Amino acid sequence: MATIKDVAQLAGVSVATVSYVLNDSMPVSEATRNKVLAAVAKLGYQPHRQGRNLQRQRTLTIGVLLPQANLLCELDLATWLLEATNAATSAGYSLLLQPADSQARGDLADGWISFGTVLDPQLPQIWALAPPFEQPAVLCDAAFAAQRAVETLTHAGMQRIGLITLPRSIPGSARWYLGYRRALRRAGIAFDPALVVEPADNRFHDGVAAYEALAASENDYDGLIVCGNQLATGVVMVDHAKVPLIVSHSNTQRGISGFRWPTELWAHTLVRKLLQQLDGSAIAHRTWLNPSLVIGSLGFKEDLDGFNYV
Amino acid sequence: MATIKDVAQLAGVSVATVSYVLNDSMPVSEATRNKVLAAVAKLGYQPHRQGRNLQRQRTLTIGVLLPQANLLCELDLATWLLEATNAATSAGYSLLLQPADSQARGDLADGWISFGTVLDPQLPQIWALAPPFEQPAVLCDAAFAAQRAVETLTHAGMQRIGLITLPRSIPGSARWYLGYRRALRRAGIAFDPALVVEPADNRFHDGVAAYEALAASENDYDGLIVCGNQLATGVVMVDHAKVPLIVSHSNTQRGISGFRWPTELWAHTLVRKLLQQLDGSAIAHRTWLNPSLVIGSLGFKEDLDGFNYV
DNA sequence: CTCATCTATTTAAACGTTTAAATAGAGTAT
DNA sequence: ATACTCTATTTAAACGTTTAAATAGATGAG
Repeated sequence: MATIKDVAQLAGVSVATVSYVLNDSMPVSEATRNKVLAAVAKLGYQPHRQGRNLQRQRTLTIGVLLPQANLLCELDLATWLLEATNAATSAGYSLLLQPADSQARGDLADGWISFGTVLDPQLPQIWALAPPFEQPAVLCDAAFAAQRAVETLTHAGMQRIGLITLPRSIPGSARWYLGYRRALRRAGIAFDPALVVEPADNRFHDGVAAYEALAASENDYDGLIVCGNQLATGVVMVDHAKVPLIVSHSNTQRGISGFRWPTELWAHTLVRKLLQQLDGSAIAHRTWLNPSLVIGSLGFKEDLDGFNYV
Repeated sequence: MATIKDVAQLAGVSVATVSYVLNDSMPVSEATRNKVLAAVAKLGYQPHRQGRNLQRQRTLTIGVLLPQANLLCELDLATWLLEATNAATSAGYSLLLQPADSQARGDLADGWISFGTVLDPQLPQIWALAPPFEQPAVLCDAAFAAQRAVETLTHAGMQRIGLITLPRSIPGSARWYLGYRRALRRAGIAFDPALVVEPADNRFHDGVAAYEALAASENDYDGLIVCGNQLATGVVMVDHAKVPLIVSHSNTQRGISGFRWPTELWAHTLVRKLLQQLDGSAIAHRTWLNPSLVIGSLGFKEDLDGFNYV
């Protein structure tokens, strides 16, 4: 690997001059600039990150604290990471993965993305899921989704809408409930706690159990909202869309109505926000993104004809 | 952040001694060792990666070339990355994400994990999916899976077994076909090309199309193997397990028989292999891992009673 | 012609480590 | 006592950059 010294030697100038050309941090005459650039091109020189960082005290790296396994199922993490990587790379940064439970190595990255664990409150960081109050975050609004779901069902004439929530151990689960309550209130429909079931955990058989609990309670309901990918898989297995159904994520079960989470936009926005923060710019403390409802072919499509569900 | 100088000063020794204690690269008397360790503990000192790397010419980082989106669906990449991160972290390494199509920055990592793109043949790297011939790799054996699937069906008395392959654009797709052919040959069953359908692409509606093509061809079949997660989702939607069905991945569609890919083991093994290679140890050029068949509750469980399918 | 001013360039220190080489100090054999 | 060996420790160079400070060279004013 060619170093800056090699470039300097080949161009017949000092290393400082090369550095000045490459970062244009000092005026350099046209003639020497050309000599330097020619040498750079000839040697295929690329500055050595480690060396540069040592001096600049910047790692040009963004750390990601990988969430626990049980969070993963509610988030297309692979797509998320791919998009975040793209965003970081195009800004000259790299993404570094770190298990959330490892002890903090704060100096490995300039900033951190967190899905659920505080690294060290001192370090620059940004959240992607249900942050502690003080931390900046870019979030997808589950309350909005829940509200849209309820509105869609009530617009189609339903009045008793069941809700299978996420278990409260999942960060942000409360917001589904919040949106549900809010939409009911706005629609002037009385809240009936018997229509809400919280599953024990987030696995597919918990969805089955929750669904059966709802069915066994002899509470009649004419529409159902299921929060959570895994849960919904279970519910769909048992229910076969007997009542109009809206699930939290549209991506796995086709035919069922559900929400498209703006994963790419989410990752992109978050990375750029973090980079702005690192640049010292003031950033909005909270940025909310809205999922969009995708009506599937199964269930109640005919009931919704003429309803603008974009 | 405390530096090694601070530690040296506090302990009343030279920086070299501190370094020798921390890496035990030179003998140090018990007394000074204790002084140093006390100082380290008191200051909460952790060596600065950049500085260390600069000297050692090691980044202590493993790069991951993130695969294209259409590969992702056949691989639980989130779990894979989490496990790889754990393995790397416990060896003192970090994982660095890089888009496969970005121009190579080889010096960012000591070694590279590749899912489908060659970074630079010179760089130390290891493959996780269908490598070029010369590259070392740790792979999950789809041929083994296909063979197990065929065996399972023939053991249950089936003779005409349909195969919906992966599109050949997917790396490694040929191995499904290979295993299928091999198992048929061993079972003494004639190969009928009419029972094999290659879908146009890897999306769920391609599965639907492939299934319908097979059904329309009026070829009777008594068992079906579907390679690919997305494809299987489509097939299951249409078929509802009319014939005994085995799909490539067991994780999303429960009730259906399918394979459990040893994702955690896979990631772990691959990372350790790469680290061995970086240490200069000779490593096996190919390591094969076998997926295991999980028989679901739907379909032909009763036909398999008494058959040892572990 | 001298001095000041400005610009382009170089020198050298610094960042936080590791490590080869030098040194100090203790013990041992002569 | 002297020289030698061995061990524990320090000194200083090196890794690849950036950048403050120094310097050289040109231009212009007096």
